[in-house]
Amino acid sequence: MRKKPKQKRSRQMVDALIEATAQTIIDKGLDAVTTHHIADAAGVSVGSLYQYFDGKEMLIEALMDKLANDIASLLVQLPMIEGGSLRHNVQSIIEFGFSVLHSRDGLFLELVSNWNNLPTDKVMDTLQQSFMDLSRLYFLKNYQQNPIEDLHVRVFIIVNSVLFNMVRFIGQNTALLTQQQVVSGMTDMVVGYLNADQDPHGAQVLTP
Amino acid sequence: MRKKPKQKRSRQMVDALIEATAQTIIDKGLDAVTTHHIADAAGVSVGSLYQYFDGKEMLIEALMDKLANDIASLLVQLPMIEGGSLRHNVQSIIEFGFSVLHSRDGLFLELVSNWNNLPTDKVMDTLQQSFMDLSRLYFLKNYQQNPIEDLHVRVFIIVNSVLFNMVRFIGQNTALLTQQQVVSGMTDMVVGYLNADQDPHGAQVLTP
Amino acid sequence: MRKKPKQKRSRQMVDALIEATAQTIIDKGLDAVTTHHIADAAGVSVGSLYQYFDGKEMLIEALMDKLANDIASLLVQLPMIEGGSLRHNVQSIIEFGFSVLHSRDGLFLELVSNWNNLPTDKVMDTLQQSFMDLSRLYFLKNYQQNPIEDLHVRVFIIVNSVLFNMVRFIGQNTALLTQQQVVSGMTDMVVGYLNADQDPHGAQVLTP
Amino acid sequence: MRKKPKQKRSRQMVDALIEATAQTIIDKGLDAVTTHHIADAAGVSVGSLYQYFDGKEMLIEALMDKLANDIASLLVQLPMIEGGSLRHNVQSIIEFGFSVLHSRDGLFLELVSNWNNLPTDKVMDTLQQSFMDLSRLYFLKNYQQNPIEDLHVRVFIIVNSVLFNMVRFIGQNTALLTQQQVVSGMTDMVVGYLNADQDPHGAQVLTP
DNA sequence: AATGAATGAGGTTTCATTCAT
DNA sequence: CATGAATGAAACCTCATTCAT
Repeated sequence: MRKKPKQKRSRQMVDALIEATAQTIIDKGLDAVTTHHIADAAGVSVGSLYQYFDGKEMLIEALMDKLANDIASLLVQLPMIEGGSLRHNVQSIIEFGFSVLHSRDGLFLELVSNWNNLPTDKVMDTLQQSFMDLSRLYFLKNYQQNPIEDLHVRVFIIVNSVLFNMVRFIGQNTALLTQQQVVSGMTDMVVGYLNADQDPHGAQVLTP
Repeated sequence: MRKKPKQKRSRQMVDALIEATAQTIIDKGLDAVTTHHIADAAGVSVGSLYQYFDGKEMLIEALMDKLANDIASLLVQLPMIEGGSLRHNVQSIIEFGFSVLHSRDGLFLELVSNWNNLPTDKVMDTLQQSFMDLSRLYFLKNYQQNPIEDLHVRVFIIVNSVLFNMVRFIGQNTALLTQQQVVSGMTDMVVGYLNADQDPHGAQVLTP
Repeated sequence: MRKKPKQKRSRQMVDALIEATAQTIIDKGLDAVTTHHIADAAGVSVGSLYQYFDGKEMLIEALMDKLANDIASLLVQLPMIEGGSLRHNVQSIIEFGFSVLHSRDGLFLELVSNWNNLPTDKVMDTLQQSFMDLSRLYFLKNYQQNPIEDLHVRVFIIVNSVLFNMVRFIGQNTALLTQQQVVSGMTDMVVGYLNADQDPHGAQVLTP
Repeated sequence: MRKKPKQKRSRQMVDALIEATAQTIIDKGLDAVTTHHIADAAGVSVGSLYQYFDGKEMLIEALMDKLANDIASLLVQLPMIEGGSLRHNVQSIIEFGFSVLHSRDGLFLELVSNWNNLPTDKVMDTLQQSFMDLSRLYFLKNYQQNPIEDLHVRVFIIVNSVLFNMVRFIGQNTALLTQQQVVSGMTDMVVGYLNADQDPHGAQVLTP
């Protein structure tokens, strides 16, 4: 960001531009956003855009920052049922995830779908971090046992798995799968994995 | 494809163009691919490119087709250890997956990373189909029992999970995770899920 | 034309190419003809096309030549009613003109519409010449009087007038005018003009 | 037009572009006009061109609009001699027509020659409309009689006839005809036609 | 003779970014 | 500060023509 908005008007403009970026992404898709579209949507001139942001990239980055914060706040408020089973809680979170991806007219969906072309991994990182905290808390509360050592690995894997499956499912237009099936399947997988013994090579009753 | 290559020279050209597309994707990334780059890399003129392909999209599609076939052939040859444990086989496949993603100077990595911008889902679809076949075969051989009903859901979820985790891991340059950890974690998760009772809430009694 | 077709096969090819040119003009419009279209339509290769013609221009020129001849032969056969009134004969010719413009799926219409971009004026010239002959003959037969001196001027003016009006009328899609009205109007005009005193400044009963 | 010019500078630019279009048509002919030529001629970049016009077509259309207006204003100022004979006035108009076609280095000539490839019929329509008004006025003033019913047909025919004859004559480089002859001939024809009884077969009694 | 593969100049259009007003 | 006019590199695609086979 070129200039720190110190005045009220400036902060409004910065916000308007970020919001306009979001709207433009929703309307035209990430690939089709142009600085002109954003400026138009924000009701300002391109010149002003460049006075506050170094370019398109920076704007998207700013948007991602904001969204990351939004998500983080949402996640900490996630109604985790105290006495609920792990399965129940996991399923709630996954369903929450779907609702987030559908929210804002698909803004998150579009962003996650294009995660690779985004200037930062902020959203992903935030998600991961939030879930990490969430999980740590959960296990601490409910198991009061020695913390799972490789929790960060599990969270990494779970977050990525759930996220990509949701995106792939939504993006897919075949009727071969229902959301109910996907939610249920992922819940099974995640719960199983979270419950799995830490020692990956320990007692394996599961081998054929 | 616009024209069917009737002469030997033209078949070579078609191949050269597809190969050049691959190389350009490797060199510059999918987004930076242009018809000129491809033509240059193939050592031919743009005009020639357009004699055989309707444009960039079609070239990428052709490349994907070819790669999908390549992968399919590789997968059927996957050394599935007959007497090996499910865990062992799953781990082998995941490791094989990593090696594929690293092969061809990251071509597959780049393509899977950008799956969303690709003209076809052929590679993903092929992967899913191949794994579906593979899994069906495996369970048939090793369990000779009633087939898993929701196998297609599980395969969908597993393929997506494993794929995206690999891509994310490779694309990530933090040293917080080792490939060994990710492989191991995913193996745990996948094996657990494959063994999970079909009735999502029942007990795990699937072992032979 | 590059080569004079001495062999039967060659003459067939030349004919096929000219005919293909006509068909392509009909199908795509004069502006959209390409050598490839023509060669395709003729069922030969571009290479062959260039063996017999110096390029697109020459092909169109050849087509025009052929059409000019066709028209000329048609015109000399025009059923001029011996005892018919001038008005009747003129109207017949105009109606004949309309039918020609509509013939061959609008080939003539397309050509006359684009007369300005054509390599030769052959068709126009032929038309003019044919009508000149026709008129001369008519006046000789029916009036046996001193020939109209400025006949070539009148024919020039009449041919152009009638031709362009027909083209404009056909190209127009408003329902403001009927073909019957245009034919009738042009007949009036032409007959009046042909009958007009030769001395343009002579007895003018017509002034207001 | 894409953008409405809000600043003074941009209005100048729009004008410069339209003027450059005219100049390019004069210099290279309608077919050879390219966006780059126009931009070069206007002394601006292609980008600027596209900020105000959707492309070549729109520019030509804008030019035609402007010319149509110019012509319309010229025509209403046409010095119609009050007491003059119809013949005299017709001849004046035709001569005026020739001078217009020769004006602006042949711009009109080029445009009318290519009427078929132009994006709009505006010029032709304007011409027709203007002459329609002119004629109606003339007959009203001078004959104060029942208006000629099929006036629109006559005007259509006359405008087309005169226009095309002028274009053809100018485009022709044979010395077989003099402009004087063509003017005179067309005048005869037009006057005769305008005076012709409405009943196409009756006697000519229209004179006052 | 016939083929059709190969060429590449030339046309259209877009868009991130700058800078005079 | 804010504006939006101006830029021009860079992408896409076509088609007349040549030439090796």
